[in-house]
Amino acid sequence: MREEDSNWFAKWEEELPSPEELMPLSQTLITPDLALAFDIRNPPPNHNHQSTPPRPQTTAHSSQPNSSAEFDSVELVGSGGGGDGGVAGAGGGVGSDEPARTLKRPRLVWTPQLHKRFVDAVAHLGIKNAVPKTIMQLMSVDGLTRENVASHLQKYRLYLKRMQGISSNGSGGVGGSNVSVDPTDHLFASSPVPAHFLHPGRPNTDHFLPFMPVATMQQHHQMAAVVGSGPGPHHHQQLQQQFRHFGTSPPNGQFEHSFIRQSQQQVQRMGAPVHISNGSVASPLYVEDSESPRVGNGRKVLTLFPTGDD
DNA sequence: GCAGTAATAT
DNA sequence: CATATTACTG
Repeated sequence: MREEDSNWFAKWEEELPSPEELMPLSQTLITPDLALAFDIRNPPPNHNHQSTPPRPQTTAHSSQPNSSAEFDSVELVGSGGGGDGGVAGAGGGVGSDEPARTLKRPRLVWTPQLHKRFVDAVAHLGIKNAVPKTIMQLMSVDGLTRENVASHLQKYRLYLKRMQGISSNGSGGVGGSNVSVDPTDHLFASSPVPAHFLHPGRPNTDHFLPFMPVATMQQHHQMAAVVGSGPGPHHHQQLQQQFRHFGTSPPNGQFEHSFIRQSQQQVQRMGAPVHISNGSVASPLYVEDSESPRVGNGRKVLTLFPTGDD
């Protein structure tokens, strides 16, 4: 009888989760081979010319506090259509690359995993604090820019609004005899919606949610894959990776280990009680979109998310 | 400057 | 088609 459970999110709303305090969003390390394959190229002994800033981060003045070690790296494949897989053979051979000044960031591919992190961040931030910048910081996905999140957030909000209109319809409308499931929901449909995201000032109409276990998330390494567009056969692949040291001495010398979140069973219940009245297929599971984001037009998409666990 | 949205571009 | 980008507004 603790209303706290019900209002746990209320606390979030009132309390501002300091980015510094944010717990290390779980993310395991990338397998060494993977990391090596991608780009853990030891920088050449040559002096790094400052003329070519390795991190043209859009949000430059984003002083990232020592927020744990984050290895989340968005994999940005150069816009060359990724002639090769990029995964293979990198081994440092590609090392010598001079980032052109006019390098644009390739498209970011929102994988279900990445999106899940996004949703989790939003859920934990609360609707009020769920602003692009905060979300981006909470996600701590390296390479993610505010624009990325903003753009996605825009779409996500539209999706939520659409969802609120229909509550008896699960996203996994695989039955076929379903009314309007926008094909654009595919991405969003693969991630469990925390069950709120509705209007905060709205009285609970019919919310039956046993519990919201979405308190902690455990995920493996996150990588956002970016695909290049264009029939360009071979192009430089730009792999951007950034890792932070977590063992750096804290500014105050005061560093305490946060509570290590245990791998709590993530029993996620579908927010929408899929009520199948007909004898149709009632599979409340999320659509397993194992299909790679294929694009029909000679566009190569590299979707590498070995994170099978969701 | 940042956030929200719609329209548009790639 | 999924994102990115832009223009406009608050």
